[in-house]
Amino acid sequence: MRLTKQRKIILERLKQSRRHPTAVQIYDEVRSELPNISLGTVYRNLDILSKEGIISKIETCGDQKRFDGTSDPHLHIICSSCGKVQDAHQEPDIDMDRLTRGETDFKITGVRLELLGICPECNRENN
Amino acid sequence: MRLTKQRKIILERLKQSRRHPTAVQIYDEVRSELPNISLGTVYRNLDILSKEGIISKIETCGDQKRFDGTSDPHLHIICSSCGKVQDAHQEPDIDMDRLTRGETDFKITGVRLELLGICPECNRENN
DNA sequence: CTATCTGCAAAACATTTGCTGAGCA
DNA sequence: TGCTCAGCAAATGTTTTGCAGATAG
Repeated sequence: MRLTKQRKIILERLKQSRRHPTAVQIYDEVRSELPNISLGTVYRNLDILSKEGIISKIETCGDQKRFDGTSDPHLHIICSSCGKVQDAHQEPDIDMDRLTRGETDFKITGVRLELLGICPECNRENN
Repeated sequence: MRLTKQRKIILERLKQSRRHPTAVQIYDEVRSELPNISLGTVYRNLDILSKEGIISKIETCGDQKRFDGTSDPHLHIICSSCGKVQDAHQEPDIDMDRLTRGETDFKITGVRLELLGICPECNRENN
């Protein structure tokens, strides 16, 4: 994998970000430094970087995928109203043994767990 | 809410199905009975029925949304390889109290939990 | 040098929407 | 009969892809 200018800047920006941005948000960010970068390049690089395990695609159920500058798994909280994603403070603690007991046909490889909620901003707006 | 022919058949088919179909799969199913139904109608009805709480949109992270003929929450297993969705045997058992401790800014409303795995068919193919 | 990568544009795909005419209640 | 709904097609939004030229190693 080559370290191109584009790839380097995408990675830098994503690592700096705490907001778990979408591809388009990253694209907008990066364009301030590389005005001619194309959205296709951003998508391609996010895909490669996550396949390499350097970043991760967040398994969120919204319409747009979101990305995380780290690849270590941790719990996310998602705002049901605006889609914002935030890291949670607690570690999940799941009894996988109990949960997978009885699932004899599937080969279980993991769980997907995330908290749902309303973020402070949306909470304020709706009141 | 009116009970049109289209809505009735979509609901019937979905209730009979155990495969948690996508909108297009439902569309294909229903067309055997109503050849002129449009995909837009299927989407509109699935949306209305799930807003009414009669069915549910499954919160899966694939590209296509999937639907469930029941609205009571239960655990799903998802095949990471082909996207198939199946009901799990066990009930999740999460210590929400512990998990939400420290999340003071978000108003937590729920969790999203699903098992990931490889289904028997994909398991066979990849070996 | 050359295999990988970029920018661009078009394609692909899921989903939504505007409109007009049809049909449930 | 009136209001909701269906069918159709076009629009939307996200992501992928083909291609020809650029560039990292």
